[in-house]
Amino acid sequence: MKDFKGEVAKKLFDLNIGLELEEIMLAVEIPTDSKMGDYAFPCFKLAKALRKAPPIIAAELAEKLVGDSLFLKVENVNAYVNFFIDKKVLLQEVLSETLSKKENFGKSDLGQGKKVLVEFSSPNIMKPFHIGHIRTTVIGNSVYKIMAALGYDTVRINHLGDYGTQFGKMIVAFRKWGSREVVEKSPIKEMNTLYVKFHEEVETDPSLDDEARAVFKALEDGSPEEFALWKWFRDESLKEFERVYEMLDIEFDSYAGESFYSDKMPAALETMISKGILKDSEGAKVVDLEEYNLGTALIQKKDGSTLYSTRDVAAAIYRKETYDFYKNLYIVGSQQNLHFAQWKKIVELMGYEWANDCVHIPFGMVALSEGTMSTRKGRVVYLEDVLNGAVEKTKEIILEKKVNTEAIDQSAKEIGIGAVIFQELSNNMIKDYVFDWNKVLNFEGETGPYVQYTHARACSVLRNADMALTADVDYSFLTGDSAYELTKLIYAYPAVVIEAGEKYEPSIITRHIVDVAQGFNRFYHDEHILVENEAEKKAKILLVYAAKTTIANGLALLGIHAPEKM
RNA sequence: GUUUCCGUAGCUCAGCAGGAUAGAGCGACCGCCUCCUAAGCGGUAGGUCGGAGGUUCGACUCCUCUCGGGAACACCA
Repeated sequence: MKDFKGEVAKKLFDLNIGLELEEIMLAVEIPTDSKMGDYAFPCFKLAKALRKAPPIIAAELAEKLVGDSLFLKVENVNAYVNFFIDKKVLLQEVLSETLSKKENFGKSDLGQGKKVLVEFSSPNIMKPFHIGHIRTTVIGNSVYKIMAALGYDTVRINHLGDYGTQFGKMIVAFRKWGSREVVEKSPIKEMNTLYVKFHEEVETDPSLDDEARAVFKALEDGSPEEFALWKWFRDESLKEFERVYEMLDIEFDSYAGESFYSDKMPAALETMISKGILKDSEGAKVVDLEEYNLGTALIQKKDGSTLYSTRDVAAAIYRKETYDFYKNLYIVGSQQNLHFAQWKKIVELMGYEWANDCVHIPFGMVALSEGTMSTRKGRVVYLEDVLNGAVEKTKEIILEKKVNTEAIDQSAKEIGIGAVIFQELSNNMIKDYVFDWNKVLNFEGETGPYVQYTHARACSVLRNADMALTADVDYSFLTGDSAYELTKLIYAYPAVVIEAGEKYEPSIITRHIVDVAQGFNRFYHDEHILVENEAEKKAKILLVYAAKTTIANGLALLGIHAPEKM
């Protein structure tokens, strides 16, 4: 597809205005008001060198470019040169491209031959999946899809929280108060109950904590009884998580969690020692990072057992050796900013120059209106309940509207769960937010169902058109405002995917497909599509197809289905 | 206390590596289904972009300070 901005920049560059092509590229912008043109070039920066007032420069440049075949019109307004691309050229470029690329429209091969690891979801396997876990899970899945669309080789890693002192606690609690039957019946619920019980009991009996630490040490040292129990807890929990992942349609390539790295830590510790960064402190081993303003990182406890920082270091090394990654991404909450900063610095101090290819992608917290979520205090909203709630609500709406009721279960699932995912991926991920049922169950406006509805609407038009698609149409039928604006939004889509990939920010795509949906609905409202005139109809359904395809492709990158009917 | 993130309309948020009169959605009010799906479309009301300085031809955007809120800060993950 033609790079119109690039072409504009090149034309300006050829006029020898004293700026490098790159500088011009950065300066060329899209006017706030489309009545000002498709692209604009502000001339303020040229004033000094040319010793002329910016508006005069703009006028002169505009005059030189008038008549160029790429443009319908070039004019100056104050200090700006405004470019109006020949609408038919742009329409043809964009619409023929979408028709030939189809589901590949927006994909590229930027990342060809490069491997990107995406670590996400990574639940603690004894704790229920609550609404707080949805972020890493859904964002991670989308980041993975975006990277894959950009041509990178991807590996999805679920770094399960399946190790640590907590398992010592779990084993102690299970031996004291638990039973196999209850755990098997409802694993996570029971484990959580036992875990909570442990914390209650430890209030009156602090020795339980020491006991738990000792048990974890035994586990880490390879004691068979502890290992068997631990393995069993892990297997039972995983079964439950699989259920949620299936609802969300999410898969992983690796479930190598913390435990996987237990035997890889001694080597990492050795390297730290040989680099002289590991120090003794109060009986424990630490890396002093004060000079980098990162405090002190605890690497090994005084009883010799390890912490998750240690495991993360060992994991990074293992991943570099195994995958030789180009980027190693961690979709983990912003609460862990310090931990990741320390960890990265340690990897760097260990002499690994690839430390900079490890990127922590933080996101904000989810809270409830009553306060931060706390499983122990019963202040928690389970993810499964949210998903089921959204599906139920969708069913009610479908029954109320009496549309497409034959496939109600499938539709309700796609729309309800899509609504939850979409909501999650709507905002900049760094922002904290408060979970609100009303918001999740609102299906109007900038929501997943709105975008899906628009897609279904477009599909319906195409069905009713009953006409083969071709790019060989008379584009002059599509020069109306709403048709042209919609086309420009479609044109921007591939660049939006690239930007989302560079910034690891799925919401950029979410926002854009909302814009495309709005653009389509406006066009749908302003113009009658299935008109008598065959030539006009042929052109219009091509645009409908392009909009539909863009929306579907965008939704796919978010991990959301695009129903053909709803 | 230190570090860090956030602070834009009543509410939830966009705002492209500073640029032309700050944009959506929800909520409120008013319109639009004899016409391709009204989960839709249009209109009205609503903002000194937390505050103060600074850099710049130009600042919501960059810098400094400040106020408010969240988070992290050694034997948990």
